[in-house]
Amino acid sequence: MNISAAAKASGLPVKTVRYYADIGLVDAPSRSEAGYRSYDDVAVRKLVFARRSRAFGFSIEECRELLGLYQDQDRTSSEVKRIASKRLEEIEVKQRELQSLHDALAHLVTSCRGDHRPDCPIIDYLG
Amino acid sequence: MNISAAAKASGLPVKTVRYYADIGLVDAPSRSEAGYRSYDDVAVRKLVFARRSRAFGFSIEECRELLGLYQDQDRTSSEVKRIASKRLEEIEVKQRELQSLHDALAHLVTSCRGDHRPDCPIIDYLG
DNA sequence: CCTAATCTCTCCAGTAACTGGAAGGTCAAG
DNA sequence: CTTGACCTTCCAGTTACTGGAGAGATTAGG
Repeated sequence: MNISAAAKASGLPVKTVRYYADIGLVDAPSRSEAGYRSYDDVAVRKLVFARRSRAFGFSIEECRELLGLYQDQDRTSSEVKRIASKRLEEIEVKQRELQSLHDALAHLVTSCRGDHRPDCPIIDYLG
Repeated sequence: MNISAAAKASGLPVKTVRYYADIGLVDAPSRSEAGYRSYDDVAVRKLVFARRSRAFGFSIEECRELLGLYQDQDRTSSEVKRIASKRLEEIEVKQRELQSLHDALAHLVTSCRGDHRPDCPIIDYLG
């Protein structure tokens, strides 16, 4: 499988597939005689794993850790759960931050008339 | 006012104060004979404005736009409201994304036993 | 007045995770 | 044989700073 097929199969952009091998997130693929990267199903499965993990907001380093656990037959589920729980907490923190941001901005937006006149509570608040 | 006093007064790190002038977000301050940057209250107020706008998640470019409106006596409140509403929508999109992410990950985390055994629904899902 | 500590300056590099583009080699179809 | 799609490497840019080096300025204490 050439890189574009692997990209399609994994759901990642070609550039990203190359990048993930460059930084060692996944193994460097073997090469054809002409130097083309060659992917097999196992490699694609790891790319899919990386994509899904990233979609959950895990950082590259966390993906690296998760991929390590993915490939480790002896890992315990508690190791995985620890990482996922940490990420879940981060999400919850972010949600609270976003909520208060939302409320404050929504308040300003609704209190601004948004007409042709210059007086504006949004600007007043920021300044 | 030297830069550290302006930083303290505005609530921004010294590095950031310098940075904001470097990129032209705020005016370049005048200099002392020795080349030290010198800030007045007006400059500090703009720095505060920038800090608050950033805290609302406005990008530097949006801050630039907002600061322009802040300094423009003739702007209408509708111009400001348009930018703020756009940002508010972005926040709401992000909130929804985060919510579904949260729900999916929370589901996985609760369904994972987190014990010493290797079978783990989180890994199963990602792989 | 000297010295040590604290500020300040500029410039360079690094962060996270890609993304875009240039210059050039390869492959399959017609 | 040529065209077009694909592949390669390498370099640069993105966002919004942040850290640090090396050097000059200022201030407080003795």
